[in-house]
Amino acid sequence: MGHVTGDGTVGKALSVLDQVAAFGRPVRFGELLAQSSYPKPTLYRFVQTLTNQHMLTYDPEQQTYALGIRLVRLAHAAWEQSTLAPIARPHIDALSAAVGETVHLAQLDNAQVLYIDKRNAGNPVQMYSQAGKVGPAYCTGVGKAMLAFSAPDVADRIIAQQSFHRFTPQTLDNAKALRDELQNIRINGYGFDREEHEPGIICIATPILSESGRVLGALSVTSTTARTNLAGLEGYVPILQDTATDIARDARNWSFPDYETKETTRM
Amino acid sequence: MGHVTGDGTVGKALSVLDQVAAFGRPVRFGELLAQSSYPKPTLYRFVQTLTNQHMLTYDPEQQTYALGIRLVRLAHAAWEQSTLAPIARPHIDALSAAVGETVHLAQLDNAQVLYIDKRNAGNPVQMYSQAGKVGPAYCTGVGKAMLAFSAPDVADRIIAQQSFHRFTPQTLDNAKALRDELQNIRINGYGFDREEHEPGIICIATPILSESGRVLGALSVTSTTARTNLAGLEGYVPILQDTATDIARDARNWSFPDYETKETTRM
DNA sequence: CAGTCAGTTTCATTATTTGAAACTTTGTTT
DNA sequence: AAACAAAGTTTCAAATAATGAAACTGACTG
Repeated sequence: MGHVTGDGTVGKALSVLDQVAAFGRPVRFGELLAQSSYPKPTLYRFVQTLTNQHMLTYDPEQQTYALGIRLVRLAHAAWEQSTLAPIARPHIDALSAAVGETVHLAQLDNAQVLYIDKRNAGNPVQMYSQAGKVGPAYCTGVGKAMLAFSAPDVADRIIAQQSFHRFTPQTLDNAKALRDELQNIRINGYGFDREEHEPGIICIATPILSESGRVLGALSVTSTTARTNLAGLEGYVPILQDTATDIARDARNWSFPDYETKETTRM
Repeated sequence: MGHVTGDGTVGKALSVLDQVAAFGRPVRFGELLAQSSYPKPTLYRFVQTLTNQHMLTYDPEQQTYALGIRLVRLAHAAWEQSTLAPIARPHIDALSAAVGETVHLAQLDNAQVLYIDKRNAGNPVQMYSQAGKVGPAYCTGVGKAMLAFSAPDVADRIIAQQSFHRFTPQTLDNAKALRDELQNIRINGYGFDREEHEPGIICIATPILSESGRVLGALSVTSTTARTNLAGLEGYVPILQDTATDIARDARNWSFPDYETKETTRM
């Protein structure tokens, strides 16, 4: 089920949030109960507590619970504090303008790809809609790019958690095929999505690596087979890699340079 | 401090998230401890648990904690499930295109205004950056519009919680002034922000009301004194109100019409 | 190398969570 | 309208988990 549901009461309560999120719509208490491993009063109290805490909202009319508005507020802070998004923003703007295609910025979350930002060249506005979305690691350009440059033990763990659902005939549907692909990506420094997730959708992706070689995230340019092909996308490699390098540099020169100065005041 | 920190362990742990969010940057354990009302080992275990749960992330290099990536994922679901944003999106697109100014969609969160979506007519992309942000209720157009049409007891409670900081000379800096203003807004059906929050920034706002008159949110068109004036903004009232009505209608025709059909399967 | 400080672990005490059962409320059927 | 059923809520003793004073570790400092 992904998370470590073993951190006492807090962990259990938080797992209810995932449960509600999984429904994708407001849910009744009974629906949660039917799926839950907790007894009725326990689940009931969790839901109450979370509602008090504005992590869930209750609609008295429909008698349903949905994820609460406090999450939106916290996530805004999370997005600014601990993702590459604020740093990457100007670079992605420039990249998107230069290539005239959809650009994605992603990070790894557990064993999944989490999209952090997006620029849609065609129709300008549309963003929150995508930021926050998750996707599979084994059949997206960004996912494979990040996996390829992850530490072997991390990569192994993540690969072991993939479901290898065959979305299209091109999907790499087993660990062996994926590992071979990752080897290629390591050699080239970039990877493709060859309609592996959705028919007609192709992309090229590069990892964003710190100076020490740690994977910070990944960047991709997406297009359709109607508009271009893999060779066409390959032309974007230089600008993609430059953008990735720029983002990594900014991420480094950040990390609070005046930290020492400020905190040395030793209360 | 806003939240009801009294829901046992879960409530206490969640309050740590707000604490981290308030810093607005990665924090060290000691910094949290200095501000915390919890003893060292207690806070330590909260932070550990939250990190295990991916509600916080730990940077071993800097030895800092920041809000975790799981929040971004959950918030995406929250935003789609329990805000007006997905319903309002097409209407806001149209409104923004029609008026050529910045449009905000907001809801009340506790006693604050929470911006749920934004369309920036000038520079097209920029959104997640704003969605999730909070602002004061007593000196924003959307805040006053929502307050004016809230139930008296709710409004009283919210007004009591306002800080009435005087951002500009125009800021309504006491409850009496605010109540008079709300009365006007109730009569007109819309309200202004007369540079009350930021000099040079003006806006016009209308509430989004359900058929039964409940406040669902608010909508505003923002501009600058350099480009227009209050009379100019007033010209947007019809389209603003039409948009608000349209959103309310869609919000109603939604609420899962096939709920009965689907759930009546009576396990 | 003693001293200080930030972070971590221990463990007996204490308070909270837990869940079976009983109860209330709401809506449905006869 | 009474009887019934389903969904949601409360109770309370037992079981468990949270608590925090104190002691410990390790890293940096002078």
